[in-house]
Amino acid sequence: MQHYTRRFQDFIAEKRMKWTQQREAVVHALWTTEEHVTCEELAARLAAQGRRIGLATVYRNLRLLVDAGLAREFHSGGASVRYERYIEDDHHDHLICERCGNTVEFLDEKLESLQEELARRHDFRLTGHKMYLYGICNRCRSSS
Amino acid sequence: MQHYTRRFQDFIAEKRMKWTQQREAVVHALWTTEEHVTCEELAARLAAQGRRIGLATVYRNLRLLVDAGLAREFHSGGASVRYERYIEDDHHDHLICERCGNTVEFLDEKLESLQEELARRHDFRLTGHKMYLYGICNRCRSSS
DNA sequence: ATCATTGCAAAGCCTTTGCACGCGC
DNA sequence: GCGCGTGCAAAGGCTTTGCAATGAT
Repeated sequence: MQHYTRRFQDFIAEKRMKWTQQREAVVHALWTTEEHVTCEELAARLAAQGRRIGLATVYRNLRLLVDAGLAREFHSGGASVRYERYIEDDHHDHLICERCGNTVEFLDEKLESLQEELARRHDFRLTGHKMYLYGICNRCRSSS
Repeated sequence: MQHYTRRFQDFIAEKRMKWTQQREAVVHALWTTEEHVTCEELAARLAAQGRRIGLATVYRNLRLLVDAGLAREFHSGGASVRYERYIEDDHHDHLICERCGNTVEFLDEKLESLQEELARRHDFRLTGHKMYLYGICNRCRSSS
């Protein structure tokens, strides 16, 4: 069994929900797709494979996949939301206070996806990145 | 006259469009608002000031303001798009090819706004940032 | 057997569009 | 006066929801 199927099953089990053929089909369809797809496109792809699944079900399960950390959403300004399979990693970026030097590490999936979009726009295949945000933290602002 | 009004007027004139009371009201309302607003919120704000302006007109003019470089859009996942006044600057980020060292400088308003959002989330007042994306450029990919 | 999930269709929301009227040029 | 811009209402498109039937445990 594919690792993504297993992870989705675990997530479903943990939430005391039920594992269905549709859920298996949706996670498989998303994870065997390279591009960012809309719900409708994914449903069409499934239909083409003979897996006719209601659009509402696709919507519902893509949302679940996002919750499970197996998909990510893009609201890029187009008409509909797009989804992509997502592999979590432990990468993080930095937010540094210029006054006290305190550093916050954070991970933001919107940032990650935007970076990928930017690289794609310039025809680069992304291999890594570094980002540092500089500012004044809350505590330093109130004590001045 | 406020600089934003002037810039919007210039933009409108350049496009050979017409300057209207509504356009003036919308640019003023957006530029005297700190938060990110939806079209509906902005229309409500205008109505509260006695400037009753059709929702469609607000939509149309906010889009114009984005084109004019005086506003920016946020598709942050919520129900509706939010707008914020925007001051362009010449800041840019970097995309670097790990193989040939070629560097592309770019500026992306979605990235800028996301960075602001991240800083806000951690209660920082943003003063600056550095971002470097690393990847393999198109030319290096095809010549290997 | 029980209760979550599905599928369909209907409803909901945000946004855009069509069109008559009015205003800027 | 001409034509663009506005306002209203209607249409449009994506997403969610209600509900009866189905399927999983």
